[in-house]
Amino acid sequence: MATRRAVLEPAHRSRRAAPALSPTVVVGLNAVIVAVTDEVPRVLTVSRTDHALAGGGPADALPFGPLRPEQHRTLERGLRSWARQQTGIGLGYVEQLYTFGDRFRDPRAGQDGPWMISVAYLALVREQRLAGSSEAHWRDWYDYFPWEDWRSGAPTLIPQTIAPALDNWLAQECGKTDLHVRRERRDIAFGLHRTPWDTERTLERYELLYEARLVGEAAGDAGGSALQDAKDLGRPMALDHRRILATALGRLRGKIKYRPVVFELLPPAFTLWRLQRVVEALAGIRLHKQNFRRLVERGGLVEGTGQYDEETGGRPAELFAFRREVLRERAAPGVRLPGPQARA
Amino acid sequence: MATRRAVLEPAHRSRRAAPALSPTVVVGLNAVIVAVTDEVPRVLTVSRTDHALAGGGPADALPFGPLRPEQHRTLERGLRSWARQQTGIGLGYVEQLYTFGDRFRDPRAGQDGPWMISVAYLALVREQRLAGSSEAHWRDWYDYFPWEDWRSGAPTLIPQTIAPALDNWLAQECGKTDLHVRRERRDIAFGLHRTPWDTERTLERYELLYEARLVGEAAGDAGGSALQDAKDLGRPMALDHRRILATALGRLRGKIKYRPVVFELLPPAFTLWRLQRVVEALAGIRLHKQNFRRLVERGGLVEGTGQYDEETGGRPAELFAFRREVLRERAAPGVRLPGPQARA
DNA sequence: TCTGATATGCTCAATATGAGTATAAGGAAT
DNA sequence: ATTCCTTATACTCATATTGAGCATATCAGA
Repeated sequence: MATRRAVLEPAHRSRRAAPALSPTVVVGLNAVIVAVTDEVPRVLTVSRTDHALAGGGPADALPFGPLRPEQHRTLERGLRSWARQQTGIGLGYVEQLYTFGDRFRDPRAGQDGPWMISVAYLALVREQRLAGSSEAHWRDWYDYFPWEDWRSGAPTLIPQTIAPALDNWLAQECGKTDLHVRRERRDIAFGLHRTPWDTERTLERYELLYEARLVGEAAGDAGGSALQDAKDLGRPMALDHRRILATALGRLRGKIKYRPVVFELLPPAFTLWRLQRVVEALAGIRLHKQNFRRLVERGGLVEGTGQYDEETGGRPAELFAFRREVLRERAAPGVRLPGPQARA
Repeated sequence: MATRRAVLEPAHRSRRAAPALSPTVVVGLNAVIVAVTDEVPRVLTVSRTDHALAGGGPADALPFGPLRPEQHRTLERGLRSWARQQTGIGLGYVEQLYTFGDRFRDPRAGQDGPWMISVAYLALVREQRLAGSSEAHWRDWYDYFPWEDWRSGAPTLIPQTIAPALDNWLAQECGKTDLHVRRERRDIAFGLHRTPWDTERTLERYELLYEARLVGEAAGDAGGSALQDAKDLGRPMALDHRRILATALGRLRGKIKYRPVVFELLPPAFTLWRLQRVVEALAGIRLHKQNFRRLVERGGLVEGTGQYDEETGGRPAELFAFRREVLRERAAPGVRLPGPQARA
């Protein structure tokens, strides 16, 4: 389970007295809106000035909206409503992700500003043009987490940069009693020392890098980056949005294995190869093509439509569609990821 | 994904004007604290007067506490703090469950009271005496969800009461275009019409019963119970707490399959049979004994301690312990439930 | 020592998985 | 038309994993 940490000052007293049951708390909603085009998984971001971030310039942020209980009967409806207004996108599949409570406080509000809670949602859409505010962009998910993409083999970033930096960090912490625990945590998270790579541990990895101050967001906390060459890992985001994004990635990677959510990202008819590329893009690994086909076809997840895609360059590929009946037949229908393909 | 519904009056305007970003929202924390003794999974409840419930008497409720951001740096710390004060129990494993936002408003606050959001957590503990407030009780989980316990075969409640009542409900809704969708939803949820029983769909089942007004909590919504004999299904709880409980049960049932969380409910050393009984109690099904042993032993989840429990009545059983190294070796270590045992 | 428990070991068929090899059906170059 | 390149799809086979039993071990008590 996610271990949460305090990110700002410890004590924080003497505020306007609040009634016993209602401390001064502001609740907001964040959305991680995901689409996949071709080989790349994308997330929708907006620009936002973040005074906490080193440099203070505008940073990528997740779409954010206030909770308006007087207007929307449920959190999810509220989310759908402002998401449509802000981005012009109608959300399809939506699921609640996590509620983040120990947030960076909003710097605009100052140290005494209200405590911020945000309920984050994960939404899956088929990619579409962006209407509405032009502040919004689709960005490659792996810009933020370059170490998560294993589709062309293990990223050199891990042995070359991350592993030594984490070693360094551990060395500095020497003497602490929990050194052994941390070392194990590091190995498990990053698949070091003959531990297998677990695609779902995205949050653990990000939090570890944060603690070791290897990502830009951690700079404000205690001194600058811990990396020698001052080049932080991955593209930073505003506030704790990258943590939210890491949570979303891990959740999605887990979910495709036992619920047929991939199809939310695809058109109604698709080739098996396209389906596979989407799964690979999300999971960040390559799969064995023939076995993947066997898996989804014999698993009853898809059915042929009899139509063919002529654009493949070789033999035309049959177009398949999601087979809804599978929901009745199998308890946990999803793309149970077989082991990754050796190398690309 | 959970489909949330509005439970109270639709429109709700003209409140004291709130600043743009901070509507009047109260945030609370709920805890589902679970333990398993012998064959029964238990949840910690407190008594609470619920004016919304038919009869208006005291009802079971989940432990509840306010969010005190000025005191606790994270939501989870706040939770642990008041849980210890209220129940005398120190929580071990804690994980965030879900944030419920379209709640019954607190009846004491009246219709114009503040909007209520509650962040629910799941906590696993080894059973212990209750200190502190004597309002707290350990209750059998299946008192609230009798249809979820399949350990002695399919509950007769389902074919005898639930299925006909749901049929009834569907019949009344006839003409609606989504009749087919609802029928499918019912079949999938309750394993009707040769659909397999999915232990994890606890929330779907509860919500379906709620919509069909077969549980006590739904009575306030629109007329009385829909059951002829006026006997609602399962023991009711205050507000939407039973919905939270259903969420917790489903989550826990899912989680034991791929994370070694069962061990949080057991002492450090245990017999395999005891481990199996705990898993069965949570999953609500019986398992094949020899295969279960093979699963956990060869899966590297446990290791023998060399000590034996002489209290078994027959041949003494070896005491086993959780094997932490499995976290390194396998990506998703858990008790992957094999198919259920035919019948008890 | 026999019986009734329970624990633990072992077998075996059925199925699923990992990793290939083989064949089919297009387009483009010759 | 033939050859070659490309991608799709079909089939094979050794190796795990699973579902279901039967068999044996080790205790308590009659």
